[in-house]
Amino acid sequence: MSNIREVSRVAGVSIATVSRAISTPEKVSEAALKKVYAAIKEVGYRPNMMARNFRAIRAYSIVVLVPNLSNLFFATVIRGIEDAAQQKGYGVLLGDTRDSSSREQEYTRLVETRQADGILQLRPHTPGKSLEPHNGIPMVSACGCENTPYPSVRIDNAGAAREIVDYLISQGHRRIGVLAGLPDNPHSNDRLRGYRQSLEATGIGFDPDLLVNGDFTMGSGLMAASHFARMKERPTAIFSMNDEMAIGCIQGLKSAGIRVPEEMSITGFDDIEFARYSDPPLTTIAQPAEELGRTSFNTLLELIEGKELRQTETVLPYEFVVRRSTPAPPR
Amino acid sequence: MSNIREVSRVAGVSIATVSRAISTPEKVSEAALKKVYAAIKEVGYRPNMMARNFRAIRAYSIVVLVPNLSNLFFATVIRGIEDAAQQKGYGVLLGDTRDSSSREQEYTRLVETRQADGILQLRPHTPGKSLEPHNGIPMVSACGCENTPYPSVRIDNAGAAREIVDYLISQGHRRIGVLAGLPDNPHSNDRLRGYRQSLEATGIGFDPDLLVNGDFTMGSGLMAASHFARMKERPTAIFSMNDEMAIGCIQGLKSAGIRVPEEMSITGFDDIEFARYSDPPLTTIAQPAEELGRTSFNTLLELIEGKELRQTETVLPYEFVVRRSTPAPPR
DNA sequence: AATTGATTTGTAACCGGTTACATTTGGCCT
DNA sequence: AGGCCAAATGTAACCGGTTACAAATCAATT
Repeated sequence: MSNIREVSRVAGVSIATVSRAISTPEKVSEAALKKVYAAIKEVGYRPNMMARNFRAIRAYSIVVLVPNLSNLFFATVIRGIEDAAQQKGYGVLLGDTRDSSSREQEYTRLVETRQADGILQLRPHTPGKSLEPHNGIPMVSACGCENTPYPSVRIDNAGAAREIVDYLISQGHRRIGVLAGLPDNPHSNDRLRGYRQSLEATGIGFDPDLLVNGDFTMGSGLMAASHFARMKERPTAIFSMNDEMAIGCIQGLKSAGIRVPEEMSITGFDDIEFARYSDPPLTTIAQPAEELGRTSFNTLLELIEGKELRQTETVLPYEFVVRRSTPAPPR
Repeated sequence: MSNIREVSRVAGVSIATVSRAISTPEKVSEAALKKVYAAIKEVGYRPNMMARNFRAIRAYSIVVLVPNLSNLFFATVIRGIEDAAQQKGYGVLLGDTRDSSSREQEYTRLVETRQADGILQLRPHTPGKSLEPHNGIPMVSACGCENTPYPSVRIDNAGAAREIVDYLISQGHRRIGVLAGLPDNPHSNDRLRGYRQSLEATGIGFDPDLLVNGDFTMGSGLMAASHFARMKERPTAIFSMNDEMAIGCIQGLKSAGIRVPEEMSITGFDDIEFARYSDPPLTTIAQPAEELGRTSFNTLLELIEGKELRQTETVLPYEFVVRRSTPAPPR
């Protein structure tokens, strides 16, 4: 394997000149540059980045902690992260934690041992349960929630939920079920707050019987459907806290003989691609997933480079998308 | 930041002893071990892996080239890769190429510059167009096709396609459309061969009018649907080469007023999670996605470690899953 | 007590770059 | 020609580990 010394030997200059020819060519004479470039070509030299990074005390890579890579929303956020990272010359190390905090711990070690410069956390922050940045490890929450104790990028989850429920009410719905995440999930809590705000503002009020907890998977949506289907006083609409659960729920409702959306409206959250292709296509909240990824990477980069953050919380705009899953209630 | 020299100073031993205490404790006396461990704790020492890897001339990470991370099948393969990699102490660097070969080239540089030890390629190999391993760069195809000129892990795509079409024929279908990938896509070609083999073996024969090319996205499935819907002599079943296109196609057919599956059977390929939740749920081929990922990582690791490969091509079993999208044709 | 071999420990070179500092080269002016 | 300053170049230290080799220590044996 060729190294800088071999290049210097072939070119007949010192290693310092070779190094400068590569990183600061303006400090090297024309003649030397020519010799160096020719030698690089001749020996097929490729600089050893491990050596360079080691010297620079910078790994030029970050870790992204994702609870589940098969979740399309997360996958899309990661695309954004990756896009921004590549532009800045950073690598993205994947940390699929499978919702295990011991795995999260494992990946944190990559930063402590200098294999990565910072962490992007895709799991929203749960006080007391989640990893917090320690020892000055740069860390940013990429699709965060309210009250995250470190820099985060997010949308206004409560506001989006309110907008959805407001819309359902404006369509004439009065009994609106909610398919939430697990009770300690922060996204779930933020969105639940929006749901309650909307109901309370219009005087309908919150009815705990209409709340079902899932876990953001299609399977849990399916289970929730049978609960809703069996209720004596069934809702006419369901606000699901993500698209996957909504899709699972639709299937469950249909197989219970309930027509969707005629007898039951349903909304999602995230606007994954499948939301457009479900039957019926979902009314949902389009999160700027790639943008969340890009912005959070850039925020992390500022942290890594030791800059002062202008703001510790960035709230990006979402979009409310109306499709065919939310007509007026029957009769 | 504490380093090994500081630990050695605090422990009152040499740096060599500290290094040995960490990597080969059996070569160090009890007394020294105790002193070293105490010192490590005292100064909060974490070894600098960049330095270690640099010395070892091993990055302990690999790059995975994925055409599109938002493709659920790929995402699942990557989960398998990541799982196996973590067990072996390797990091996984993400290379979302967005189907651009210049980006692929970019990521290959990571290996040439020693930031990674090898490449896992998720895009199947197209002769003349695809990256081939050069300069002895370790590379494995993780969900390969036939005739890949470097080690690959795959399923029997042609056989799986044959099995699907055989099943449709056994259900009584005679006109079976095929929703393929782009003409130069190797998966598409392998599966098309199976489709033709099945039709020819049963004497039905191949009818080019029944072939529509898509690009494995739901959008292209939607477009294909309008083509099938407008045909004067419409097929009674469609073999789609992945689940996404099938799901898009179903939506297109329905909105053209064709009942699915009563008037039109449809099958998918891959068995992504959504296949179970589409309406109707898809008959499809379950690829062992995570296993493809794990096996290909382990193969790559052997290559990296310079072992002789026992086999250059590994074919894993698939599973044929019958769901409700493929009843007998009408009448 | 001296000899021997095994075990433990320390010194220093090395991996491949970057860069501070010293030295050489070169152009320009008097 | 000599002096001066800027530009170009070279030498060597450094980043933080690992490890070959030499040296020191120790236990066992004569």
